[in-house]
Amino acid sequence: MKQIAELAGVSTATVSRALRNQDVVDATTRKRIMDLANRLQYRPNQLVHGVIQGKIKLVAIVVGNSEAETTARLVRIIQEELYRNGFTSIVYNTSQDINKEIECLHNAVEFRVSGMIISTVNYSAGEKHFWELREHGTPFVLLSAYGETVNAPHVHLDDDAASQKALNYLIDMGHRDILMLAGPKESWGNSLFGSWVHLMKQRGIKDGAKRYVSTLWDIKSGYEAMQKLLTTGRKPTVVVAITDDVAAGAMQAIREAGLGIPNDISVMGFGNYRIGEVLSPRLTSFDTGYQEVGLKSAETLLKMMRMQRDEVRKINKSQLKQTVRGSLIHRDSVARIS
Amino acid sequence: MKQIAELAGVSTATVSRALRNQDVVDATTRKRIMDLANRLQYRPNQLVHGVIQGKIKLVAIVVGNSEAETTARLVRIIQEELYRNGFTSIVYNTSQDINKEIECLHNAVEFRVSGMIISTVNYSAGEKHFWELREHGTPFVLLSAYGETVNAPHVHLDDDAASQKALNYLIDMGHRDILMLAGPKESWGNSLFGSWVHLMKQRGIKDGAKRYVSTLWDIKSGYEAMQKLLTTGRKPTVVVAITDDVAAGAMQAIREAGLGIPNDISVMGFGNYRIGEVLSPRLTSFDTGYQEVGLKSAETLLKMMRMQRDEVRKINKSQLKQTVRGSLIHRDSVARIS
DNA sequence: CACTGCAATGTAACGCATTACATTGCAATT
DNA sequence: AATTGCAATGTAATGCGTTACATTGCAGTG
Repeated sequence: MKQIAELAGVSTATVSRALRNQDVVDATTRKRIMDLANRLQYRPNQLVHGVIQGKIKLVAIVVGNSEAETTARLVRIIQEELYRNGFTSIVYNTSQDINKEIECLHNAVEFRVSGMIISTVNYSAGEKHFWELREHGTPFVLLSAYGETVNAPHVHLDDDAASQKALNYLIDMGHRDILMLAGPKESWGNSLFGSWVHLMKQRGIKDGAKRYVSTLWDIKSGYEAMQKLLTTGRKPTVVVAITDDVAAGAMQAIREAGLGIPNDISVMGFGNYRIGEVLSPRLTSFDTGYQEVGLKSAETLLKMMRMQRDEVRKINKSQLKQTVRGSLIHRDSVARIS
Repeated sequence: MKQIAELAGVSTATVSRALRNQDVVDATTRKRIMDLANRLQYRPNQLVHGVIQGKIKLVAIVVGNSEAETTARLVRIIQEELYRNGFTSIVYNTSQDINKEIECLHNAVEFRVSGMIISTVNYSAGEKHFWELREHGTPFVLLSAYGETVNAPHVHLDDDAASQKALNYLIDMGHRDILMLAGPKESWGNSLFGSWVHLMKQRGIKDGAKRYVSTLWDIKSGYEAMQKLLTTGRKPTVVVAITDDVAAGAMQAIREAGLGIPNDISVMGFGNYRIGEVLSPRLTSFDTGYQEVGLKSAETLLKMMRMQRDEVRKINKSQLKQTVRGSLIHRDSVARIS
């Protein structure tokens, strides 16, 4: 900038005014400065701007695993929406580790980001590390995937509704013996299946609780769990998996055991991954509405980032909650039975 | 910091020294300062540090579409490696648009990132916008996916080698009538299949050039292309798809046409997506070595970021090139024919 | 006791763009 | 011609952590 100022024969103040397009600067002078800025490939230093403003046009997106299909989609949607509004974004991976999550938040604070969108690992353990953000007045939006009610603005995936829809569908299709490939045991309480025992009881299925099987989130783990179950356990009429990947693995195992889908065993997944479309049979799944979650969270954050710090502080302490309900994707892997 | 200094009864200089752990600071004083910093939840302002250093501990990763499976994997690997070394990263999506790419680079420069890893859209068109980076001495590593030789450090996916391996495999399996679902027409020159016509001729297959079919990169597009071909065209002995997604779509169409895989038609994909493992039959594919590309590019960039500016400038002008060769993933979707 | 040496700490400049306030200088008015 | 007014531009402070250089003060030496 100094260089431009010298070459244009003006002070840096004038250069600044000319480039920021505000204030009154003589048209001739402005043009001269603009031309020089182009020729010299001048790029304003956002860091300085950040120091002055106390924050920079950068947003932190904190997720467990940005590689997972639904998350990647979610992140991309958020990023696009933010970018359209002039914000660049950093993506942090916590690997579902609460300590790493805290570390990431600290890192983001050090960069003085303007806001954060956080898919936190664990709400009960986690409330504490949000205090700092609240006090500081940093806008943030939580993505609550598993039904907790958090004391901060959040976009909530209503899986009670989702669970009910999915389970009712299965029961209506005549299924009573439902096997759940339910993800890691630690997450059961929080997971989509958390309320199913209760729901099943309501609809007259008594031993539902006994049919939870622990898995990870990936194809292989679904395959192994299903294989083990088919050799040692009682064959269910339908298998429901915590992700479409797990479902895909289970389908593989079922096929290899010489059983037909959905005639011998029905399969249903969660997440509406692309994979579901090309499995044979095509996988019936539940779209958890990530797209909508992404859009809503980005919009909310943008709104908050336009506010004053103390206004934000108030909102951060509220329970501003938006709910997204998923929808069932009817395909071919669930049969009606009598 | 001022607050800490006051409460500790020292100057900000001492606080700075104590926190940065360097220099000699009295043990008692240091402890007092550290305690206060913790209590007050002091977070150093990286932006200021960035202004002073002229760069910030942030790296730009520029890709076409971070949502695509291979890209998401690549990005994740790079991010982890960088994070381990104290660098946070911004992910930019160019949507394969050269103008957006340029815009992203400018944006990254404005944030004074310490380095960039760029999977550029188009090398021939693109050389120009790297000049600025070169002159400025910003370290960057290009990911050249399609064989161009770029005048800058880059990690190169050797798809001539890959192509040959893949094609030779198919021919060795007895296939002579090879259909290519080749991605968008604009990319053919750059794509894995670019050299196939030539290679096929060498191995005595003459009308190879006629069997290119234009698709996108996704499942649906593979499905539609294959469906159309099966109703109107000559049935090949093997279909090779530019991505595993396209291959998955093609398989769906083949199945629906009442044909068996691989007995009636063999199918091979590129990318080694997770999906390949659970298709039936399991998809034979070609792993393009993205993991290695990620690791190598991150390592190279880290090395460059440790250098002096003029040292970097020299390297930027070099053709420092590392090559990664993919490997064939043998599974069940390609049959040997006589 | 005066003096040297050095550990500990302080003072102030720096980086860069912004902006409140100050100054310049020309045109319009009387 | 003197004065007012205002557009155009300049000057200098600001934000905040770092660091070169300056200062303090005490222990050790002669």
